[in-house]
Amino acid sequence: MAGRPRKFDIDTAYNAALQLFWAQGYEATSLDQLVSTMGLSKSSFYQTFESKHSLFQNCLLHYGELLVTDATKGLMEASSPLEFIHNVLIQNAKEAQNPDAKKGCFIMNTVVEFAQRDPKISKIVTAHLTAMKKVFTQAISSAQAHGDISKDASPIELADYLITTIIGLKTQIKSGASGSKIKKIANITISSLKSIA
Amino acid sequence: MAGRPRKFDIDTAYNAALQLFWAQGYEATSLDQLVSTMGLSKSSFYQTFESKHSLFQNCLLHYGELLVTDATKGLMEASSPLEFIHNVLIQNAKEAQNPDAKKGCFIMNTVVEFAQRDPKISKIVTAHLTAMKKVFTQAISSAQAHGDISKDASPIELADYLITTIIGLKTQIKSGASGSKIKKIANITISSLKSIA
DNA sequence: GTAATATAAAACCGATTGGTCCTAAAATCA
DNA sequence: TGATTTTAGGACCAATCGGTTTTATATTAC
Repeated sequence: MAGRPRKFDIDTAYNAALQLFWAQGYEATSLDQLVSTMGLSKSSFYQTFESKHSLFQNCLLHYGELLVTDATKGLMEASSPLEFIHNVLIQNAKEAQNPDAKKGCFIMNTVVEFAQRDPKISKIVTAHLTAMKKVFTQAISSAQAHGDISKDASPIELADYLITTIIGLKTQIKSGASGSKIKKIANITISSLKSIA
Repeated sequence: MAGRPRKFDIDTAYNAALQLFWAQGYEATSLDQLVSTMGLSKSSFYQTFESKHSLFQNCLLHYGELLVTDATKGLMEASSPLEFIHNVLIQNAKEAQNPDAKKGCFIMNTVVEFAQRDPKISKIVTAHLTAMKKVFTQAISSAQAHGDISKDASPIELADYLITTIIGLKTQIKSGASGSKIKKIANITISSLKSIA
């Protein structure tokens, strides 16, 4: 089990790849660009990460898990379930102001690029969408119990609605929408949840 | 001005290219696939359409113009401005049921693939987004004058909100969401517009 | 019929793609 | 130190990319 230790940090390399794929997509990111940004050689790349496609899958997996973990934690730590939803929406306004963060949602970017073309990727995407919907459904149910949202509306349907607007927001950010514009849309969404029948 | 007449129909070829680009994006659509689907030879392709990139631009341009024209006509012909908004939203539910129509929004697909990488394409995209926003702002203003939406809310902000949810809906459709799910989200969006402060 | 013109098919092009392999250097363990 | 192991660099690969050119055929106007 001896041998020369690797010169690059594997987690750092993973993260660099994720950022690239996230910003540019799969096809538009070349192997040369990957290895140069990740700071390793082509041979080390293939020895460590198997292939471009496999690396992409793992990045997507890791991103999605992080997303769900963060959301779950955010829901637990927020002062109220509605406050959590508010935080998630307003967070987008901050993203819109940071040029490095205007990459949209990696999951949905991947949907646009790969939908119905790559079963493996589709499976990962669907799993993450389902997991995120669970968190938001929980958040809305709690907000209803907390008295912030009408109990007459279906939590599942409201979660779908909420996720839809978040997807729209992320895409708007990627298209260059300003932070103030995103903030206004986010606020409208919040008040719509509060005033729903 | 004599010469052998072309064997393919130029509009049909254009439309076939649009459908391909719309469904698969730019990079994922190869020249071989294009010429085979469009029903012409490579040499005819370059003689008629100049280049892949130029064809893509023209497809995007044509799609965007059609979008704006249809929306403008839809607004004029609807029994009320709110009815028009309702129609646009519900139309998505029908798209979700037709496998050939689950391609998302060509404009926003292009944003995801090309954002900040191709100035020419970005310019086209921005122009179409602006034009569509104009139509929806007009629709909301009219709906306010018509008494269907509160006059307290800004038409421009509501238009941004509405466009955001439509973008989200189209992406959800591309990700495989069912027609009934889309319909429910559309209905929530409508009632949110009606009950906004 | 002939000249002119515009077509379509296919050979061809350099560049780039993702991926493999060979070689040498570097680090560990004994 | 020497044997072993695993790295990194770069030559190398076939396939595909978008695009050009050549050649031959079909059609028109005269």
